[in-house]
Amino acid sequence: MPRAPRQPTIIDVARRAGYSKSAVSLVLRGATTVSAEARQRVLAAAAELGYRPNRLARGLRLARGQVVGMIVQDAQNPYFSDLIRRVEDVLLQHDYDVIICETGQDVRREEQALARLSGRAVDGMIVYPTDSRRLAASLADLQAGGVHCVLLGGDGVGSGLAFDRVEVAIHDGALAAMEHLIGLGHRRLAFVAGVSPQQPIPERSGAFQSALARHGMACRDDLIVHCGFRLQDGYEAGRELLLRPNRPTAVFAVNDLVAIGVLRAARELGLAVPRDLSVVGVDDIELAAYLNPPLTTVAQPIDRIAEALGDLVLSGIRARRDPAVAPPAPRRIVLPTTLVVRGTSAPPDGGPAVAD
Amino acid sequence: MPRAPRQPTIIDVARRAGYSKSAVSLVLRGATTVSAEARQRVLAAAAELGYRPNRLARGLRLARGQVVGMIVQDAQNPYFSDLIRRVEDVLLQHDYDVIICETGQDVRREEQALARLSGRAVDGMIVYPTDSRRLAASLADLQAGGVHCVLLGGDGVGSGLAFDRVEVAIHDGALAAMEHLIGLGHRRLAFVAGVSPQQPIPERSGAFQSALARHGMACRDDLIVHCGFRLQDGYEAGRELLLRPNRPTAVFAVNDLVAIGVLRAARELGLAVPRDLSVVGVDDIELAAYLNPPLTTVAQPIDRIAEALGDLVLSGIRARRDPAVAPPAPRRIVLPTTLVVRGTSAPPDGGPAVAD
DNA sequence: CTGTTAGCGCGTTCAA
DNA sequence: TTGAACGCGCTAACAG
Repeated sequence: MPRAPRQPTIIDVARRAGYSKSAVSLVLRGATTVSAEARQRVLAAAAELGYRPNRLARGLRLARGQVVGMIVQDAQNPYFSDLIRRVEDVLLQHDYDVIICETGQDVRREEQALARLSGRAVDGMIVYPTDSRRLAASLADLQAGGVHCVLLGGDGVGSGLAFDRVEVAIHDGALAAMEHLIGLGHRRLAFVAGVSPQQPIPERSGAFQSALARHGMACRDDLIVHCGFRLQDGYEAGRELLLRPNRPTAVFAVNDLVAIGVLRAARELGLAVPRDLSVVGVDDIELAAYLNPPLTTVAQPIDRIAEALGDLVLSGIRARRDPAVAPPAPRRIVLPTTLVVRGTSAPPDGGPAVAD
Repeated sequence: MPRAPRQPTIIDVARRAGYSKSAVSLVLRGATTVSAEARQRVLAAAAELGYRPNRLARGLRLARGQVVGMIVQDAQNPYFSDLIRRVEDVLLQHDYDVIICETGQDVRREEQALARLSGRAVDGMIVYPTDSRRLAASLADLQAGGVHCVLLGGDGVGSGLAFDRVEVAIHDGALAAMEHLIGLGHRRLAFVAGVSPQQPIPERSGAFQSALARHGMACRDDLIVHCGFRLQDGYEAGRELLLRPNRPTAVFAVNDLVAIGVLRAARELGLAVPRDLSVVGVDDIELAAYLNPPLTTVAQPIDRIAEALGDLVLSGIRARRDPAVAPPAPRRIVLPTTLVVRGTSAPPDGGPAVAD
């Protein structure tokens, strides 16, 4: 029966190298106050033993676990899973692990996730909040405790709060999408929105409404159908919407998954896209270009978002470590969206196209 | 300038409750050797202070971090992201966090991930290995060190190795898919496979080949196109395949993403599906039913897989904690697949359908 | 039976 | 270059 071979510790390395464990620690942390000889022998000993630092011990001492928490609403949405992967890439290069917390749109689960992660002494936190204002107090506590928090969201996310943030200019993109549809000649447009009137997606619904207003169209309440953010939600909302007597000729969906759900509903009801119905989504997940027909959508620059998030978190963590002078003012990075016109948008029902 | 409010520790709770920190620890761990009164007061104090145990300290002492590592090849594949989410659900209920490591199909990155996670003192590990035999030694070390490892894969994954495992009967499903296509009358079939001949997906390529053989068809090398596992890969492989002079009438794809890539290639080349080309995938990601036409595919029971993985890991961790008598023999759970016939498979080119 | 004291796990850091 | 203290929670041994 083989004895469980305990991981070698700093003490094993010290013994083997013939130095104290302090010396080993200094060498491994790259201190310049050690002799070349000591460095050599310690490094050699560590390599021979296959030494790996115990991150729990290190984290306990430093009160930081080399972990970044990431809180998102739906890790299955390809937009988020793509984003997560890219953020992980960045952080992994700096030796941070990432723990993902999925929350649905449930503020309680967000709070729980924060609490849970704080028990792990996370160094930083990236949050896509359902309602940043409601989460503000908990986040502020966390940040006061030395956890650097970064918010991600649409226009104005966390405005007025003292956190770094990455804002995506969804409003612009949504507006462009609506202008695109209206420019094609659509006059009966609907918005398939997330969740409920109580949890608005203001960038998107606001753009929908102001686009209608700008063109002198009324935004009746029934033109906004609330549902979740997932395929099934879009499907159900789409059925409801398209079975109405005076169904819309164009649908702006809160994200690509919902758009795909609407497309399925249309297909099953015998509506041809884009002839009988135009659909525009938001996100530009990789899959959008693979659909039949390929999806017109408002693209988010996922790679740049991930990069920005990584930079903000890392530099924030670094700043906390060296409290140079003052705590730096919260930074704000705004990233643009672009409308990608593909195959799900066209003039309504053979009507004349208007120059776009 | 608000002082960073240190997290309350067990000592703070002890002081407030008027007991020693040992007493607090005992109460919080549910020991029965404490008076009801002590329990009351400790619990009350903990609640008032908002005490949360420091998992680093706990982990350091117990040499276990309350973390499970999960190693997958492509966390963006909806199959995996769905699986990950469900596994996380199960483990979170038992207070384990999950750290995901994505490895592409790179064995080196798998090794690195194992090393990295072992530095976090993971309790358990779930691995979808590229090549279980090549990873066997590292995994065995880890397991000897007290980390319970569970393998996930197609038929025969990790056979001969001393790990718990969840096998999905992909071979059966793939065979059913091939019989389905052949039964429809297809005689020119191709397999769009993952990666390279050096890293086979034996359950799938084996099924492809034996189905052909059973029906007296030769499996020429050029009927197997190797590519990755992603949308883009399927798209490129599809273009290559469908531009051949004697293109196949049916394609069996290694997974749904690749199938979707092939579908796009077909569409762009002016081929109608399923009239000109039948396509079958593997996984049955949620999106499959939403495609136009909806995708025929070999469904994996993701919920049951996740449940099985969770059970195996948790019970393995528990067993390690109470080394009752013997280390339990590795367990093996085999889960079935089902062919889901949807809209991307039909008789070739108006040819007669054969009873299926 | 109830509660406390003391020491440990491992890496970091400061005084010597 | 090193010894010793420290971070926080767990637990064996022990006292009341």
